Amino acid sequence: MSKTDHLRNVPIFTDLTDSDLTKIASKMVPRVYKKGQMILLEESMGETFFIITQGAVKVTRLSADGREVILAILGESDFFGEMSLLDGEGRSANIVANEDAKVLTLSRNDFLDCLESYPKIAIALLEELATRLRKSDQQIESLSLSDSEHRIGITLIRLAGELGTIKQGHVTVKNLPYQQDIANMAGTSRETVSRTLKLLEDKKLVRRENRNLTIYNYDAFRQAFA
Amino acid sequence: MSKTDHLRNVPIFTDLTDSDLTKIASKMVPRVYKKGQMILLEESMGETFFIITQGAVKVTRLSADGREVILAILGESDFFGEMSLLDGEGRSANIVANEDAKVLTLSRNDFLDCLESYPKIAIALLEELATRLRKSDQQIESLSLSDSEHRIGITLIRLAGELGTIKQGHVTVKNLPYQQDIANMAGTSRETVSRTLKLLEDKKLVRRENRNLTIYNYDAFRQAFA
DNA sequence: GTGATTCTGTGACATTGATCACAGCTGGTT
DNA sequence: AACCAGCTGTGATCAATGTCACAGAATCAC
Repeated sequence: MSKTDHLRNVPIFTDLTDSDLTKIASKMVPRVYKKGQMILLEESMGETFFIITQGAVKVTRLSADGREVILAILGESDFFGEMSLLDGEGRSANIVANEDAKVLTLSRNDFLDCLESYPKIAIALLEELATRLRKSDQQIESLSLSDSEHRIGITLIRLAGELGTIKQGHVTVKNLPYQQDIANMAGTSRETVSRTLKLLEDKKLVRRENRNLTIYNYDAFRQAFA
Repeated sequence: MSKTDHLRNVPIFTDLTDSDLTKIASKMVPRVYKKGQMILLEESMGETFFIITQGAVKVTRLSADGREVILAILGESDFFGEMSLLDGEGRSANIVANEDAKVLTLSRNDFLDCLESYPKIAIALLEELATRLRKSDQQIESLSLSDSEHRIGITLIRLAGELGTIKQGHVTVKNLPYQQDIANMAGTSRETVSRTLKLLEDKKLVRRENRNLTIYNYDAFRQAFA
């Protein structure tokens, strides 16, 4: 697939003409990362905008004592790096390749030029940030109000939305992240995730097989936890 | 103060010329709200953009069983309502006047026109959303990792940033919100806030007098909790 | 295939902080 | 001034869940 083809799938570029896309694509530089490799380090200054063309990355924050919070897992056609380009602050999160990943990068200047030249990109980006803010707000609510079972349920919904495939009402997440990662997304401990997954299985809400998890009735599941 | 004067103080409008400001101001309609009055209801469709010219509002989410999470307290020159204008989803939060408040409102269409006509507004708005997203991420981290003392400390820092005045290294927040509101911001209970405030006072980190709270050494306090 | 590493399940225990209950304040109203 | 509503302080209790410890399973590397 060509660079231009990849860009077409990215929500913030969908409104552009082919020739504009090609122009932007020509400025983008591809890079590849191995699983586990650090892509962006917290605190460093942001100078680059990234679009994922293959694989997945996790967005994390680390506390002083080394514990990790996973803010999001991003996959194909998602983008990152825009935050510190926009407000000029240092980065607020680390990005690590969660599997082998390929990305396209755009320099700070080219990115800001894009925004100036194509107001539609700016507006599409506003939409995207609004959506992310909305998700963050939900996350804050659930961390504030819910018990661990609900938080883990909500985390499974997030994962299903990002990584799952729907088939006649039930969703399967292939290659479920490790329990430790789920714990770091849900703001709980690894052991609690282990016990809760078993509980959800006992309640016949989900099934596990190897590294895959199936939510039997996705709508009902969301109803129950969101 | 005229409408135009108010707009000049709003970050997203600072780059505009006086004549542009006046043009926008002419489309804005003022409204007033009494303390405690609901300004926007969750779930309703967003059709209006608001700028606060006087007073303060709180942005909340309510759980099914009636518990409240306070996502932010906004004051003069802050704005709200943009989220569902941008992504077309229903609102995700309630807005309540926290004190008597005056606002200027802009209709959905006029707001979107602004974005199209003045790319600078769109870019400034992107900055603002990036900043808010950053704060949300910090909030998620602190809810995930910190104990209640730290979460309350961080909440006090937020309040100091939004409502406080600095004087030779110590910050005073006049008219500290009620403990219940602090609890709803920090994701803890009212009683825990009461005990923790006393604890912080015993540690000589803060002082309380009437409804005011002083953080003795703001930098050290942030160091300790952020 | 064998060993090493990493992930997962599970019991026991300790701790945090939510909840309940109620008394004491404070500030606004008549 | 007296009252009332709503805020705050504080003890007692208890459930949820984090932490520790370790065994068993899965996966990886050679």
